[in-house]
Amino acid sequence: MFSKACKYAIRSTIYIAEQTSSGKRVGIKEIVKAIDSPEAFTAKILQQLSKAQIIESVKGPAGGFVINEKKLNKLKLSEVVEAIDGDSIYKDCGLGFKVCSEKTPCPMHHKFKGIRNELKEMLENTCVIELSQSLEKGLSFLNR
Amino acid sequence: MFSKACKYAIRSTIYIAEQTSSGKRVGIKEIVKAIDSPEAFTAKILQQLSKAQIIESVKGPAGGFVINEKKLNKLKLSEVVEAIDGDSIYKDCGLGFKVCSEKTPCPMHHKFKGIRNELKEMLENTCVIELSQSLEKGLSFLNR
DNA sequence: TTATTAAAAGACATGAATGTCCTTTATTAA
DNA sequence: TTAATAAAGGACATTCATGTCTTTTAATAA
Repeated sequence: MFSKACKYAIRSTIYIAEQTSSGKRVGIKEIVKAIDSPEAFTAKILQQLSKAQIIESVKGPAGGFVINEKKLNKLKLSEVVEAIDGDSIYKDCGLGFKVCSEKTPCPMHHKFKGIRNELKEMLENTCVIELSQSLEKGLSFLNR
Repeated sequence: MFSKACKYAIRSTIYIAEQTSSGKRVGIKEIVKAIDSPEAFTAKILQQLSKAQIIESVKGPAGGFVINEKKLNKLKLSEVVEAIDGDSIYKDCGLGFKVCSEKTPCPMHHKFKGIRNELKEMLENTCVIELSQSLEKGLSFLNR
């Protein structure tokens, strides 16, 4: 479904969101420990998220990653996914055809479009902050 | 979503189903022309489908691939997908955790499970033959 | 200003998926 | 029985995602 890079991106973002909410800035070592991911690879992904202005990074002592408060209050899962995997997951044809539409559908099109669309809606309607809150309350987990 | 191998598998199966329905046995060259896929790679995938008893192959002159009539009348998309990609697409955690369930969910679990399940239902409830029929009627396409 | 810290950046390594090529096996027809 | 045909099988090549390592850049505090 999502690439590993994208999964690490989502996990990281949720964790940073949780820590940001409690006023903490977090370093890469803490993040990878919390979300169980490879450090250097995750660092690359955080660079991408930073360039996409989803998270902010601060260098130097006591540096690390945070999410701008304004941003955090409206950040959707779709933004994180699109920054890493693009929008192909809910745009592309299920059978891999370049041309596939209502007018010239692949044989799976009508069966598939609903699911593709629900995924899109879910990502666009899910706020990172609500996921980080469930994490903070101990209702969900990032390390299994 | 699906691997390329799986997409080629689905396309091939639908095409073979269509040709089988009109009493024709089809060779690999015809198949890859019809579904626009790399020949040698597709041949490997058809081997897998053959081993999984989804399609049948006949060697020698006038050989090729067919789908057993009995099989064709009940063949579901899920069987094709599972033969190539396995069931991870609707079993695995969206964020890649090994442990993720109703009791110990990842932060995305409750948002994701519905989609994962709909995909499963769609694949399990969609017959290959109905897709091949829409193709035969010119209502869908395998080559764009 | 210098030393320290932590992220950024670039080069490189590994593994899995995708794709190709060549030989072997099985079937058919002459 | 032999020649021709087409799938099966094995070895190899390529590409892309994943992952690591080292150096550079920026920020902080002594």
